Amino acid sequence: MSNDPPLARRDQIAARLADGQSVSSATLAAEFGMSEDAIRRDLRLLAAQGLCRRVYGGALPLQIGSIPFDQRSGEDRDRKFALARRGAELIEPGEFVFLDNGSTNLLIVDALPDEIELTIATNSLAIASALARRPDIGLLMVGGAVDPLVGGCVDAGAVQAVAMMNIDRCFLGACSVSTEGGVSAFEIADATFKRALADSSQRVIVLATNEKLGTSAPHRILPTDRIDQLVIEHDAPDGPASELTAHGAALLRAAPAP
Amino acid sequence: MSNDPPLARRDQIAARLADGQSVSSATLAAEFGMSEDAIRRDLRLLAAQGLCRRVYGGALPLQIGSIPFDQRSGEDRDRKFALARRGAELIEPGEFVFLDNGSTNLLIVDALPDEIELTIATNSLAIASALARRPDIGLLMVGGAVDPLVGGCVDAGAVQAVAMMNIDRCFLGACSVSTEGGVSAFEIADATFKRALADSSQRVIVLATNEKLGTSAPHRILPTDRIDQLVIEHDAPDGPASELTAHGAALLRAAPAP
DNA sequence: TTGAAACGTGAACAATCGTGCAATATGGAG
DNA sequence: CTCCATATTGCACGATTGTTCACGTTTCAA
Repeated sequence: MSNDPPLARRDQIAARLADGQSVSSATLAAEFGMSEDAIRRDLRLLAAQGLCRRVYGGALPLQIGSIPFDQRSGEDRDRKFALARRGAELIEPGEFVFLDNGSTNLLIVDALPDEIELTIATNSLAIASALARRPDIGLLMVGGAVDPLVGGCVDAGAVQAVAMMNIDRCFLGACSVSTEGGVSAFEIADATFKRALADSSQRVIVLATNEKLGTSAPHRILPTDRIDQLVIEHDAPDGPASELTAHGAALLRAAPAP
Repeated sequence: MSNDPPLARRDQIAARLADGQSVSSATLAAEFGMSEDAIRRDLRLLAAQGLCRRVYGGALPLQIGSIPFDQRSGEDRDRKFALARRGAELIEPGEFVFLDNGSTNLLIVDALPDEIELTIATNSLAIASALARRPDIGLLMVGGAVDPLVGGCVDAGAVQAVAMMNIDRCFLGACSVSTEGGVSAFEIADATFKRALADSSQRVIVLATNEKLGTSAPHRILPTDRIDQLVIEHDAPDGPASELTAHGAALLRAAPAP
């Protein structure tokens, strides 16, 4: 029982910090049965390693540099996270899931429940990086030339790679969704990739924020009736929504952000 | 109990570690009826095999969740950065460079001068993420199943992908470097990949910190004379260093950290 | 402004570490 | 069977690291 080496403490503190929790010297001292001096020295050491920020009374996790893309936008993030959570609920244990490029899809990673036992493939560097710390999830990276605008691989090699996959459920990153334009993207290579991805997938899910709804981008990927589940925000405008329903799309409203 | 051969004890300890438990030297010594010295030796051995992480008072299981890259940002970082800077100086504009997995190689990204106009390929998610922000560098991601211990792709697909590349200069991530053991790695898949990588490369560079020098890991990648440039720390011990030179390795000492 | 709590530093002390050495198995070759 | 190489162990030593305590300083809040 007392199998913990004395310095496991330091790692436990680091783990909490990495998890986003803030810690106080007094609490930790009581918890580990050490003097506050020892704890303070630990915190100072961790701070020196850049793992936390030292404050009066304890330490705060510091997470500024670790977010690669536009995840830091506050309000946007909450709205997108609501979509991501609704999308994550659709996933069933044991499935082979593909997460396409996109900031909303990136948030699905955070929305996945613990220990879900999945295999996930992606062509997005940000998504793969976020998934790499999940031991319960098998991760498959689709390689190729990295498109700097997209932040992932969408070249011919990537298309070929997804063509060989039997995907249960793919989350297609859409730039725009409308009845006339279907699901569309800004870049042609990106669109080509997404088309191949949808062709390899049993079920296609699209998470669409309000500003994507009812707009068109240059390159068409799919007609809307090829979407198996289109997840929209709780306050999505009724106009485009009912129009999409009329064209055979299965709409799903996300719960409002808490 | 005390009838067990030493190997059985090591296996038992390794099993606990693999199960996620942390162990303390004192407890284990009492439990097996051995002196702490013997236990410490076991732990040191297991740590050298990459099965656990040694801490003051015992050992911790090395978890997949604890990303090795973020955490190595302390004093280690400065020493590794000195190596990385020396390595980056070897790169010439216009080259096709491969950065293999490894925390030291990750720091090469930070050490690259601005607007250098390179094409870089990598199989490491961390390195690719770091490179994605550099508009002056063309980025090629080698895909495949992501090995959670390695943090990158080293499967058959990745081997096949590098076999098709004509690489000018590759930075091989080494777990150990010694005259008898050559360049070696902890995992067999990782070693196989690195071997294929070296075969596709004109020049092979290895950055070796002091603790890697003179040690051996289970899976051999290359003899040391296949290394074109072996970069070591400014204060690398002379024993292993001169021995390596005698075996045909081209040594290069990094400048001390400022 | 003032008091209490938290802080950093340095010294004393305890635990742990690594290494060299000698003693004791174990196992194969002659 | 003997001999030798190898592996493993316990012990002693100096070196390193962690812990606590004491003391003076800084920070926070009233």
